[in-house]
Amino acid sequence: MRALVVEDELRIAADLERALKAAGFLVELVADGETAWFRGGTENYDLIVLDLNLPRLDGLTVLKRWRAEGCESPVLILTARGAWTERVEGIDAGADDYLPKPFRMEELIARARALVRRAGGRGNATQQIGRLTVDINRMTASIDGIPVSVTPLEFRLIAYLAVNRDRTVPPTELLEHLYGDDDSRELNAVEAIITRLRRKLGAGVIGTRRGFGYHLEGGEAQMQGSA
Amino acid sequence: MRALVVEDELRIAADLERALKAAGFLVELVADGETAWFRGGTENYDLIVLDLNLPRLDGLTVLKRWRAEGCESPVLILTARGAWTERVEGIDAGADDYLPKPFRMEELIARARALVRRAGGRGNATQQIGRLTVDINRMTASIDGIPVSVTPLEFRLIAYLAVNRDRTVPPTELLEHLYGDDDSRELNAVEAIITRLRRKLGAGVIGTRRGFGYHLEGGEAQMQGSA
DNA sequence: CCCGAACTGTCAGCACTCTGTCAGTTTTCT
DNA sequence: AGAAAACTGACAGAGTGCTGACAGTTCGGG
Repeated sequence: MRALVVEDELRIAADLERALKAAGFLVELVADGETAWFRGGTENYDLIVLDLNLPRLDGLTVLKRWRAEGCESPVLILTARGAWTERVEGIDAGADDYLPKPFRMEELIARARALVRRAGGRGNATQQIGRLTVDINRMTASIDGIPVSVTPLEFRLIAYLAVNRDRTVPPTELLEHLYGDDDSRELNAVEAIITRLRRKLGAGVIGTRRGFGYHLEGGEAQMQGSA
Repeated sequence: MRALVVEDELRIAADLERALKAAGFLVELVADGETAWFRGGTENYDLIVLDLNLPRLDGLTVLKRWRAEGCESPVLILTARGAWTERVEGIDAGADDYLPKPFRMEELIARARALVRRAGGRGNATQQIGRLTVDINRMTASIDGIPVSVTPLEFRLIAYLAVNRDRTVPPTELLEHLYGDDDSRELNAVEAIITRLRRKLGAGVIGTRRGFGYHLEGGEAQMQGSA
């Protein structure tokens, strides 16, 4: 899961980064509205945490522009305490949730997860796809109920496939979601992780549609003949 | 275990701090309602002791706001003697227990411990996780029934893992619960304590999920290959 | 008041795991 | 058959976690 954090207070930004990372997100930090607009409009995030009070370009404006441009990433707004107007305006502008400052990290993480799940169309933290079970909270994967030990990167990949179980995910998209805008990696890196995952999970879990990408068998995305 | 004490009478606050520290808590003091609201809403405590009669912001209001914000820490209220209304209101507002002033420190400690245990989903003062037994009341740990002498900090760590036996706890979270908001410590401090604990408890008690965190073997969180 | 013991954080070095790349192979499609 | 796409085993650099040594602090006893 890839997250963009737009926050100019360094202290809070660092806390957010730490907590989201621990929750399994790939975090990218941005400190001003103009950069935020650019990044959110260009890149593809699973979650955006947006502080409204920003230098250079107001957070609400940024959000409105994103939505106007067709960006559909779930946005979690951070508002100053008791700023009702901000809240209402934020939701008008297309925010999916808001959290008044100060807040507790656990709550932010909980809401972040809820947003990601909702965006994926599923309400549950643990997902069953065929023989595979993925638990986003515990960051574990199991086959037929037997836990499989996966590394952090492997888990990010399998979790992403689980959230997108209803479609085939192109390897370029996986690359982007695993490494963010750090494009120093070859496409083959994804293939390597897939291979390692297959070795651990067994055959018949991750399917390939040549020319399109990967998907989970037992999800709603695989083809007739490709099983 | 991390505790927040909200009390404006200095004398009592000091007594509370001393007693709770002796009982193995990491104590943070706050003297007025507004600060209390902020801290309780932001940080994550295993226990909150709340005096109702506070400057700046009434204790009941603080409690209600915490609950509204999703704070689930167990709260122990201190009320003036015979103030029945306060008691009822407090429980309505989401308090978990109350104690009329004046009270005996022993009683407060006993109730505090009970609350922490209950919050961990278990009513028992002593917990069994695999070969390990942790006794919250007596601050002792044993392996196969044989007592192991642990230092205060070591106990805080093992107790936290015991309460969170169903998941893998990231080292950053341990750092937070061991030292509170004093972030002057390196992550390596946690690793050092883990090493010392392992030397005392023997192998196969504290497990590592590289890249994720630590957990107790025999809890409900460990993986297949990592045993 | 001084001494020693216990406790705890930091440092530095070590070992192991993780992960990206390369190169060579296999599979699939035309 | 040929080309493109995907797979996989091997390798190496980077990163993470572990541990022994050391030093500052605290606390209790003499």
